Amino acid sequence: MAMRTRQSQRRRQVLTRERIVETAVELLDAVGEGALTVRALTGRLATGPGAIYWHIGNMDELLEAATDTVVATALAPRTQPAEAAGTPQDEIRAVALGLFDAVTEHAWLAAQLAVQLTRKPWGPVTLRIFEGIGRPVRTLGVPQGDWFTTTSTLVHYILGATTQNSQATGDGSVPGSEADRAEFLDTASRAWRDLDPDDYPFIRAVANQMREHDDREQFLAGIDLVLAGVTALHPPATSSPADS
Amino acid sequence: MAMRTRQSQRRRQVLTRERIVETAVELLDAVGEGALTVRALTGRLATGPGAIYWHIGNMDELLEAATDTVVATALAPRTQPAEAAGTPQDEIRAVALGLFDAVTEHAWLAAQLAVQLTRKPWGPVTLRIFEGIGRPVRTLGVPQGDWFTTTSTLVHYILGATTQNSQATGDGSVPGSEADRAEFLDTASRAWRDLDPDDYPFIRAVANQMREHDDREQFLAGIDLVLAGVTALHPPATSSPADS
DNA sequence: ACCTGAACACCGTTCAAGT
DNA sequence: ACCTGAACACCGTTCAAGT
Repeated sequence: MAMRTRQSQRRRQVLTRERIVETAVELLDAVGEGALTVRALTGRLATGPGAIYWHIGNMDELLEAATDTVVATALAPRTQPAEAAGTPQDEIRAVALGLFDAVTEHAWLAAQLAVQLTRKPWGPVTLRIFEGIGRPVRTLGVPQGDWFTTTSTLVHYILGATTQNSQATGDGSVPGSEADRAEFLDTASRAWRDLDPDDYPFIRAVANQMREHDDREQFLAGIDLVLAGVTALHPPATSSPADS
Repeated sequence: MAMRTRQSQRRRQVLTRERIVETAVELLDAVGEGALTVRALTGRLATGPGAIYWHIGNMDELLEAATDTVVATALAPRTQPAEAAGTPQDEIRAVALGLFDAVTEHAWLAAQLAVQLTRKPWGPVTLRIFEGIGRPVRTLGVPQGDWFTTTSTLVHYILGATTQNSQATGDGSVPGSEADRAEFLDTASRAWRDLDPDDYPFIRAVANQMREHDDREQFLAGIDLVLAGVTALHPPATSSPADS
């Protein structure tokens, strides 16, 4: 048989790494993290485990690839536009919100971001987010020596906040409606009021705020808090003196 | 260390939930997260799986309990002293460093904090940390309506930063020496310089800082950045008039 | 080169049975 | 009440064999 032409082959869809990752994301979105198994994958793709392992090294690598593609998509619109939207602050908020929304849309993403953060702190996922935040930080008036610290603080906050604000379900199942979310917060808030006043005076004091708070709004408030710190430590005064 | 008679034949040590959790922490510290299995537990405790499951509901619950006890220990000295150490800022830094050091000491803790954060965002672990940070926040001069947001921002940052700064090993194994850490950072820094300049201009620009940065120092710098933001948004001045 | 599918070595969890 | 230990239903991963 003659050598097969490289691309123009249409026939039965070939099994590619890309297609496996894509299917993994679908599976994660549809059934939750616990349901992503090689057997579920082989079922959807109509193959055997050997075929999967021919294209991907192992399950962890697949999870990382799935996370990375979703993060890349979430951040993509930010990296392209030739003209910036507005101030660097706006750009930072936009990147942060892109991640926030992605976590809302993909219930499994929060846990995976956390996993990637701890297990592969400088893997592609973290790198991508770092770059997305760091780029506008450069034009924020911060001396170059503080770029890393400033970006790091923002990234840490963003990842910490997005992971907690996710639609957590306890197990790896798929999250419920917004009403469920409200009920969840209500239950939590009520539980807080029953805590021992000696052990948890603060929690009890903020139980009400907790129930009424808007995740997205508060997420942005946190960003602004950090940005206010940046401005305070590095006043945007005209032509800052010796950065030395 | 005081080696207690592990397998005292005379009086059979009773199996308690406490002892199981304790053994789980030992196992996690010694061999890493991947090694905590019910079979390893039954081996160390000289029982069968049924005995374990009589005391704990399941593996996740055990992991949560192990995490909670370690966090409780890390934060305990802070909650006890009748006389406060110093300023609320100092107190916040102390709590944050307590967690930072605990993560350094227990290599598995970072990943577990992240898991608890996402899977049980208002479970005992998060609650404990929230209380530890929130208490000094009250005396920071922040109006009560902003307590929750302020504390939330600090907690998010702290958890995000501690989890990333942990001695990650990729898999769930136990981390190596400090030299390994240095080599790890060096390798990462070198890899950064090889990135595509078009895709990752920022990362490349900070590659050097990354290699030379001190985790603990930078962690504190981030705390101070957030605290500076708090001060900026809520000036400690004697009831400053309307700023907005 | 790419895929098949049986097989292996685990794993968490259950439960009838013992004390 | 507390514990035993065999058994069940999974899981990720491998590999000789096919095309």
